[in-house]
Amino acid sequence: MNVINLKKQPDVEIVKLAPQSLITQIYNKLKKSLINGDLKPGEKLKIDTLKDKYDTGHTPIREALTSLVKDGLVEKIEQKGFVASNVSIKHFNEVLKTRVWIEEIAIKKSMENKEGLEAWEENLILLNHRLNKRDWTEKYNPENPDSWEMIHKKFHISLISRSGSDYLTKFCEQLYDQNLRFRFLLIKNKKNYLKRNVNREHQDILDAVLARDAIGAQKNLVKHYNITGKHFLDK
Amino acid sequence: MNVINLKKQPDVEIVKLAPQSLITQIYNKLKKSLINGDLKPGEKLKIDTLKDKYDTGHTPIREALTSLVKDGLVEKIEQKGFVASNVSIKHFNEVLKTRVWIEEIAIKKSMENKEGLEAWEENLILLNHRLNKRDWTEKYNPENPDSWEMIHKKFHISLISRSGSDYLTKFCEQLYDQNLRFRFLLIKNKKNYLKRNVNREHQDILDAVLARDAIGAQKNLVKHYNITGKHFLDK
DNA sequence: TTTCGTATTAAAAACGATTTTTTATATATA
DNA sequence: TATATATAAAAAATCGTTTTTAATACGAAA
Repeated sequence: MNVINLKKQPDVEIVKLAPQSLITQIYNKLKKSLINGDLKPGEKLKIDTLKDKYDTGHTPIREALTSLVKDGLVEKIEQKGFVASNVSIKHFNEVLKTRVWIEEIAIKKSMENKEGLEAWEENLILLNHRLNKRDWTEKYNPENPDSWEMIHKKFHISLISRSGSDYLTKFCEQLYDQNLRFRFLLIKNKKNYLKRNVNREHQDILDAVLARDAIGAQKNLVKHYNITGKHFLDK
Repeated sequence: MNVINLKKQPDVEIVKLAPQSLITQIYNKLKKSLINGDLKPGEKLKIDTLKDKYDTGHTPIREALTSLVKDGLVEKIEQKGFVASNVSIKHFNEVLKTRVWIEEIAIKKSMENKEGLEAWEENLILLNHRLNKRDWTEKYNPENPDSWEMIHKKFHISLISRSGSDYLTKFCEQLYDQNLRFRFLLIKNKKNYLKRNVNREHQDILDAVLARDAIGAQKNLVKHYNITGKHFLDK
């Protein structure tokens, strides 16, 4: 009997949203601005300026910047302050090859992991479906978990998240964000880029996953990443 | 003619040592204490207590802790403060397998990278020689770059640092430190552990590297890591 | 004209006392 | 027993100030 359980359900589901510290809020805002280019690569990030801009004290600013340094989005120069990390094709290529090396392993291990395999597959089907339904050219807005970019991230992180190593997953997430930034800042020929058939690419990865074909999944995932890479070459 | 250059050389080489901010100093001190166990896993890291202990304000303490969170040595619980990360065999195994996956690639790529290959090999020979000459049971002291533990770290990081991805190298470094902490905190039967022939293990890795045998180098590196792993099993 | 030292300025780094907010606890009430 | 409520403790953050460091400008000497 689940009468008791039903009784306990409140009329409106009260989601106790985790209280976010100012630090976290500002971390997220700065991260967004760094990724979408509102804060330009190489730009000086003065504590005082940011303090005024976000209307806080120096504590949250300094701490958010410190976190972002470890994410590789900000550089700290001892006694000289913080600067938005520079971007270059060279850096992009480094991220690209690192992702290929690591995610090849991670997707393989994720598929070999039998625990909750079916639920994982089903979730990937759902995420892919949602991606197909959305416009992938929409504006980047990390606050909206239902946006294309956020579902895209979920899809890719989910693909590699069952390796059995949370360290690896976190590292992939960092590289994902780096790559996203490069995508926004370095791709000049947007028109050409948008001709790309991303839905097909995702479908190919998913199909191989569902066929339990690890080699195929690796191949299609790498192909997906390399297609992005090609768009960094042309002006 | 290099007379001019010679003239410019001062009698005593003045090494302009990078002025370290208090943040960096305290970061290093806290890191050391977390790795060697002076700060126990699970221990509450109160800002006020640490402030008094290190005789500073809250700024350097909070920032150092924020960095250590990203290193995985400290956990931050929103609105509840900082705690020294917990350790467990499970965590160790996660780090172990992650290192194996990643360093297998990294050492292979390092060996394939022809640029400065010979200088790299020579440096590894030197580092290995120094390791042989030192007592590997000596106390952990990261302030001394000439100590066994520090040379050991240099040897291992050097082995994998030529992959062409600084992101990868940094990740390996983080995992190295995690592993070091586990080694200090989780290995109970030290007597048994010390019977291990580390010098032989390093020599085997080095020999394969010098023979330009990538497969052998991978095999011996993994073997080295797995031997450490075995010592986490017995009480 | 170049080089070097010095003064000035600006910003980073850090302090410390204080306020606000949140969590943990202890106590009392239904 | 469960649920409020009051209290205490600590985290989070503010803000004005001080110390330290780096960047710049300027002028004197080689």
